[in-house]
Amino acid sequence: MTAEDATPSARKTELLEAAYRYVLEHGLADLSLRPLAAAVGSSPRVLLYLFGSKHGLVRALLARARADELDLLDRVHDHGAEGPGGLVVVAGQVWSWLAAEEHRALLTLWVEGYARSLVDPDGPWAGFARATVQDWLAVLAAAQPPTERHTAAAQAQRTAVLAVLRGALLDLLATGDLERTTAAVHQQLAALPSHGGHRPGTGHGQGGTTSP
Amino acid sequence: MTAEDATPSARKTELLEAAYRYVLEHGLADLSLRPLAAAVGSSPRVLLYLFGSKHGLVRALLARARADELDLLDRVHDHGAEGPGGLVVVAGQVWSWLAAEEHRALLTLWVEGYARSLVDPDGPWAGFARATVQDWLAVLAAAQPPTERHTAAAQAQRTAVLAVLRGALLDLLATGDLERTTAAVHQQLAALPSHGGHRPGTGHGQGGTTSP
DNA sequence: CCGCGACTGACACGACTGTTTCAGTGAGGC
DNA sequence: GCCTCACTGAAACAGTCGTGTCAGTCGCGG
Repeated sequence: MTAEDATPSARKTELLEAAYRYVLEHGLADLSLRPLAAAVGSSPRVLLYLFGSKHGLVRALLARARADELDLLDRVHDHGAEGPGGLVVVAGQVWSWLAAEEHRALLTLWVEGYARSLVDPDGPWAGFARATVQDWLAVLAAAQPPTERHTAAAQAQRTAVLAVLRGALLDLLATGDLERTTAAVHQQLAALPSHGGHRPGTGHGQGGTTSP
Repeated sequence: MTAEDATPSARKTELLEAAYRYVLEHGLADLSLRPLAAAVGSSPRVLLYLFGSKHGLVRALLARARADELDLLDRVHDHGAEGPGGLVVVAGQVWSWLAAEEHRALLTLWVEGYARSLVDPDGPWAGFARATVQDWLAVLAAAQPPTERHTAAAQAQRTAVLAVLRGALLDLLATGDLERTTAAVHQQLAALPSHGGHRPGTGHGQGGTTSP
């Protein structure tokens, strides 16, 4: 059995967590079983036993990374104000999470998985890119007024917000220029065609504190 | 000699071109000399002789891809109108290029190189991400009024435009949804805080013809 | 003709890949 | 005591990787 149950064994989750930390540092692209096993205090034999194959291991790691991401999305979803301007507030919260120093490794991993999933749709990362687009769009949609979130304009709007966030993220990951990218995001969010004419202040996230 | 002269031999450019086409199809991540050599009608021995090492080959391929990109940027730079609204016009032109079906492979390769350059700053792709950010920002800056392009607001603005373009590109590459992403880009460009109050029409690029 | 430089083929080297085979551990339930 | 089951170690498998070695084939200028 490949031990892919709904209730993974304690050892399996323990090793997955260690492997996840390892991958956050070293990336997925040239992941190799022997160095990984050595780093997490195990052996290739055990990893293969627990995850069935390297394919399975990578899928588990990707799922683990996505769990971190979905965790943020859920938290935003709870705190997220609906109604006009809600989209801007949520986007601002998301950006302050994306911009946080301690999430760089995760987000770099995210970009890596995204790229691989574009190039090689048969690998373990198959569908990863498309899945995350939908995840994020869904959260942004939840921040829009329920009465109009189904319109084409609202769809274009959340697509645009997602684009700004991810484009700025790419920039930030490459240059590390937090100030410039944050200014760009805030400027673009402030310029959003807000249907209710309700302009939220741009200063709320400048300092970078995530929680209220 | 590694044949890294300013005037590469005919055979070298010929093989580079063939390898470039191969890489556009198969990606850079798991590029291997033997399959590549077989595909381009050569041998690993020759590739190594001409490019010195795999490292050199990949660098040459990345430079080749960047040349394609800079080609676009130069063309846009020539046609680009300066003054207020020029940024929007240029961004619209760039998007219609990015969105074109025949550039998908190149842009996927671009994302791949970008991701690798983030993860592993010592590989052949070192500095690739940072370099492309600067390339694009420079072109967008050239489309801004010379008197104000040095201001922080102008910098934030072109950073924002770049973010929209690249974020929408990520979305497009993953979902293939040309309509939604294009609508988002046009909407976001139209919403730009245009300093002259000069709103350019959004309809000019809707059909998607690049050249005038 | 001769030699020189660009290019190429065949092959082997050592290192590394994911995966398998065989042989065990040790703890918990009967 | 014993049996089962989750887990583990050592070693080997067949394969691919980038690279190096030795040799050879062209065309072209002297």
